[in-house]
Amino acid sequence: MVATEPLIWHVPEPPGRRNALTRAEIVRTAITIADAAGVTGLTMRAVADALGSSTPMSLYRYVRNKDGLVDLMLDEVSAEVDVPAAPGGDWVADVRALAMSLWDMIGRHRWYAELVDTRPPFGPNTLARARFLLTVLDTAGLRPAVGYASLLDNYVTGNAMSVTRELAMFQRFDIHSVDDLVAYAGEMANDSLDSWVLDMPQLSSDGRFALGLDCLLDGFAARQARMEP
Amino acid sequence: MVATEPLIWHVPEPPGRRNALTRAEIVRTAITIADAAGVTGLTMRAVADALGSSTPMSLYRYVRNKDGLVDLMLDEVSAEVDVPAAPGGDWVADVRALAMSLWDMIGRHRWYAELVDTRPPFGPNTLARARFLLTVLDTAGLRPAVGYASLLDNYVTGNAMSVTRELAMFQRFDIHSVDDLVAYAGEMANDSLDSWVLDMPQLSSDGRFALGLDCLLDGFAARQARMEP
DNA sequence: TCGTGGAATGTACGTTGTACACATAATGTA
DNA sequence: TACATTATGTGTACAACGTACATTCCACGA
Repeated sequence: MVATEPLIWHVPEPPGRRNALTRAEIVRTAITIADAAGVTGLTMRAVADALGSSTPMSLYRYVRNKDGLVDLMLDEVSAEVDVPAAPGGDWVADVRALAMSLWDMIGRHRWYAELVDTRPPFGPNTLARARFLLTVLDTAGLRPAVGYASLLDNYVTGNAMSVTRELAMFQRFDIHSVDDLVAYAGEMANDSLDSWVLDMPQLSSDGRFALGLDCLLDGFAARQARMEP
Repeated sequence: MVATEPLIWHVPEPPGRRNALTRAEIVRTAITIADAAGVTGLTMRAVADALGSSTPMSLYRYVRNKDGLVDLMLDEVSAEVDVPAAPGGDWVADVRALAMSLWDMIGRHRWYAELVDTRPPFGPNTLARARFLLTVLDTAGLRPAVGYASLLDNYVTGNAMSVTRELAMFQRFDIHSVDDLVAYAGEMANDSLDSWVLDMPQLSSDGRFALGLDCLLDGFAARQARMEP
């Protein structure tokens, strides 16, 4: 029952002295870099360079290792997700708003979707959001709440990843307009998705996200109605 | 409109000579390694070692680079997914069976979920599955079909990733039984998910997957009914 | 039998994360 | 004020990764 290495949350930040670095500063810088350069651009050296007079090794006192830094980054941006103090009356609205807020946050920090599933989700902000979601679902009678909650989270991050990947693919093949997409689909006619791809721009990524979210919530509602009529 | 580097599918396998390697052999070996050692154990050196008298560089003639190898691996295991020759009458049953088959395949190749979203999905087997799914959804009146299809795929792979991560976490914290889990939840009482985690084993991962799938399909059915009554 | 070209290999480079030893600067104490 | 202590930053170095390049090897057609 002993973790081979403690998570960063259980390792207190070392006391700072004048001019010393801080976790907050390191994390903020790392987030800026990841926002701009993506997940591949996020290296310890890049973070150290951006901090000015620092070598990579300076960071390790504060964040233990790169996983620790990533943990802190993930939780830091999780704070941008609006978590109401208390559930409103309508559980569908509550869940929907929470998912939307998470989606918006990921839109600002695309790397989040790629990294969140690589680390255990035990940061304070992440836990606060999870607790709220679980409360709402549980009082709605959707049990086990963890099951429904993980369905929702997976949906949001999964969708974000797919959109990110799609975007990267468009860039890769120099697709900037619908016309480009049509031409490209023609090029791959033999073994491609044929004419279906052409429907893709019909729905914006935000629209697609909302559609799927509503589908999922429909299913939730059906299960709830079936439980306590 | 020109790809910076062609995908492996557009690069024909070089002709072999006696005792020469083949793509199929390399891919098969790589899959075996990834099955056993996970995505971190999958290195070019490991594959070359497993092939016996080979250095990493031998592989590059056949697979171009590691991305090419991963593309081939992903498509190879995609062949294990049952794709019917033609749609049956019931679109819900068709979609459900396809998703289940994909889920089962990922259960045998856990690395799939972690890698599938890192590469463009243009392998022949992948495309065959996509085409079938799109046909079923489109004839069911769920349009744009690509939207619904991506919702489904994301759901399956997203759920697989979450289960994989969960499993890894249990291993990491030496959790082997429900009792262990309870004890662990107690340890993290202060900032943890409190009592909710305890509900987790109530539903097997397969059960949770089926639940979410049915929720999603409920939503699909509701949209379809609304469209063509 | 020998030359030729395709196939395999060996060497080496740039990057990554990060361990370890050392230098430095700030602080507590005398 | 002066020194010892210790927190803090830096430099060097290493293993592992993907893979470019040059070289060696070997099977085949002549």
